[in-house]
Amino acid sequence: MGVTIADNQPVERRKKIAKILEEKANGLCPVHDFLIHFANKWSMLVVLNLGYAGSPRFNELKARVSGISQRMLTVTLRSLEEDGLVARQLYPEIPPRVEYQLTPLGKSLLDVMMGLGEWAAKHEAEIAKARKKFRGRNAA
Amino acid sequence: MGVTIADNQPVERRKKIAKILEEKANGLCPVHDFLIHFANKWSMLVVLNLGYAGSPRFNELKARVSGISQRMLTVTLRSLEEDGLVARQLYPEIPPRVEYQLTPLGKSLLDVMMGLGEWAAKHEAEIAKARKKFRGRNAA
DNA sequence: GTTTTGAGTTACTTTAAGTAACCAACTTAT
DNA sequence: ATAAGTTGGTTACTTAAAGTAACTCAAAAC
Repeated sequence: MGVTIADNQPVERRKKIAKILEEKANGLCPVHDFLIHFANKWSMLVVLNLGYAGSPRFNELKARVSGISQRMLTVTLRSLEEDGLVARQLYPEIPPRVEYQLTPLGKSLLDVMMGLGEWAAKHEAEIAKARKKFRGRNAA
Repeated sequence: MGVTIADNQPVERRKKIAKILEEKANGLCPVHDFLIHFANKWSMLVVLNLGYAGSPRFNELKARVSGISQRMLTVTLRSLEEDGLVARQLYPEIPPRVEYQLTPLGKSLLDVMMGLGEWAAKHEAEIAKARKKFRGRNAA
């Protein structure tokens, strides 16, 4: 039995992704490695909000990213900085002033992330409907 | 002080995302809500692999998604099913046979996810470099 | 009658996320 | 002069999520 390619989407592109994903067999799949770091709500929401906000300061960003705690914002920003997605600019005044912004790499990721954001906004209702249906089925 | 829009990217698109993200103030941001469910490595890797694999059975999928445990695959698939992204087809034989595939909604998300996958593959080296640099700086 | 099979559970451990209090060091208000 | 407020964190602690390993079901093959 050969490998099955799912229908009705650009096949070439799929093959490309497939090849990338298969490198995981050798333990070096870049998608896997990246998602392990980056695939969490705060990283994604921070990148999305940074894309909009320009160069916000720590507390501006905290206010913007709804529900995030001070600790998780620090942790998330350090992680994004580590991956080269976010630049941290410290002005050693007192009280301290720190500005965050996307690096060029971060901005290139933002373009992709906006696609995700738009998708989520567009299909909100459909997802809500599916959840309701699922819960109905599994209530019994 | 007005709202700052970051430079050199399509501004209209940003405004759109910004508007969506700001709904969070009312506690109903669809992007936020969706990411809280979906933004984790296993959900994303499962969708990506399902896009490639067609209609794999449980253990095929488990073999494909490197590093995932039986429990996490079950949990992840249930969550994706709940959101209407994945369809589960049970054939009540013994031993049981179960096939999973992306729904049309899941396929539409796959297109966006492939963008993320391609981005990760493309910028792998740049990220690795940034991480090295970061660790160098923070070793002291 | 013991083993195997596929798709899960269940019980338990470890890691990550969330909460809340605290800090440094300088400015402004009392 | 002392007290309070400022920003961008840290530290200690609690809860929730992820990871690990053993177990289940019912029939089929050995």
